[in-house]
Amino acid sequence: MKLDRAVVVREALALLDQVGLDGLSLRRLAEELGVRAPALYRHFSGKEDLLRAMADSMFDAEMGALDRPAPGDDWAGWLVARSRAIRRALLSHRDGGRLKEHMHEPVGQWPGLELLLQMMEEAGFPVEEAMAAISALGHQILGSVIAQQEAERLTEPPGEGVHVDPRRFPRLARAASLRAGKRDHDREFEYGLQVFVAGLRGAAAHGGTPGGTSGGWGTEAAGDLR
Amino acid sequence: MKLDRAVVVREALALLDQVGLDGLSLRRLAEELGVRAPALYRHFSGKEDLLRAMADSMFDAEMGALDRPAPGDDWAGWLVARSRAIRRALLSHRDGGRLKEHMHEPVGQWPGLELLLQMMEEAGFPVEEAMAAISALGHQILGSVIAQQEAERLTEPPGEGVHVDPRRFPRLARAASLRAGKRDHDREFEYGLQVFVAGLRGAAAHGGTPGGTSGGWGTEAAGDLR
DNA sequence: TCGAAAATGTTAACACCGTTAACGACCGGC
DNA sequence: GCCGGTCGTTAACGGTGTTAACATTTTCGA
Repeated sequence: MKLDRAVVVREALALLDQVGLDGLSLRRLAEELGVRAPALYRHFSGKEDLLRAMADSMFDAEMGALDRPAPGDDWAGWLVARSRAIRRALLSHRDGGRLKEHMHEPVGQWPGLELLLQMMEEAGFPVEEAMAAISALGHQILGSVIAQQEAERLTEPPGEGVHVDPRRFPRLARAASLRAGKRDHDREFEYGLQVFVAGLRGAAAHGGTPGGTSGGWGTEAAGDLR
Repeated sequence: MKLDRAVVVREALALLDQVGLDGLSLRRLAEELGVRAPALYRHFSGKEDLLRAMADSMFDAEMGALDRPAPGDDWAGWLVARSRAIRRALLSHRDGGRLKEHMHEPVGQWPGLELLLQMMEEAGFPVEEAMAAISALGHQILGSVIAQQEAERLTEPPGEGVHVDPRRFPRLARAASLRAGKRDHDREFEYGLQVFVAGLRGAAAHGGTPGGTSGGWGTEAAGDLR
């Protein structure tokens, strides 16, 4: 049974989908490969190395051909497309959000990132603010995926959800009842994504700084990076 | 040596700051308390119970008196204040972001949440969209803290950072060099926060839906929750 | 072709982990 | 006084990542 970094990673991701990140042990993975645990150390320096390879593989698989915008896309359209792809990548495996914390710097995405920065710069963003915006959107994606997969981990343990007294918290109760049936994470994420790029579009008109003075955009002037 | 749920949690949070979440073991914590590990099971049903209590404590400490907006604040101002407080709570302890994943439903925050939903509803948001916006902002906070604390965990391991060829990626190199010296996570977060609430303010004018038609807000109409 | 060397698996063991069971010391109330 | 509950103890179980020493297979050049 000849092993190989690639086949180990593939089997590890398959096992991850079955048992989750906490259930993924080297002995269990070795068994799945018809091998003993120390054999894995011939191909990986340790578990951390394996997890990093898994995260890289998961990411590359979904982000492969996204190094340039689709024809006709402006910076915002491309930003949205990239965001959806990143989220898809993180959702492509169980506990993918937590797995990402072990990932390398996404070097393979640099050409695309550079081009995106250029487009945003031409749209009026200082580089620092464009980078901050991209980071913030990435954080929104990561947090959303982590929360979603954490919710999936707890598939109604005792009594199908917490009760909210609709007398005291009518709006909260309504929102909770909506997500009780079947919470649509896709829709929620899409809404947050659109809100963010809408804010970004507004900022583009003011040299990258949100909260400008025209158009009822609010009053306080904080938030720009200098 | 009389133990107590509160003193255990307090000592556990102190130990967390020293050794990190991965280094926090029941045996180590017991030693710090001058006690053996199984003694902890008199006060907690298991490690998960302890982590939950730690997360709750960390959160309550910083979010205590934030159940109503400051006088004169509108929904957006209060949303910003709450967001900053949540972020402060997660940053108040090492690995606080990862610790939050073990937290209970923050029941103590319900009155404040209900009131916030009411204010946003009066500002023109359907309840579902207000809830989605609050969630998205929460995700942005969580993701940002996790990324920041993950970066703090890797305090320049080998050679003080990855090199970016400024020939091929001039903008990326500039952005990377800026964060090489001392990345200002506070500033970056604040920028993302302002972008999001700016988008939200714009959405309020269109019944909660971003991407409206007036004011150069962009063209595609997706993103509303119905 | 054949033997040395590299590659790749094995078993045994170490230190640590969360958790449980059985036991003992303390301590307030009838 | 004793008696039951509270709270800590020791010993142990099965699990983890990891290392060392050994065995086996594969590769490849003299």
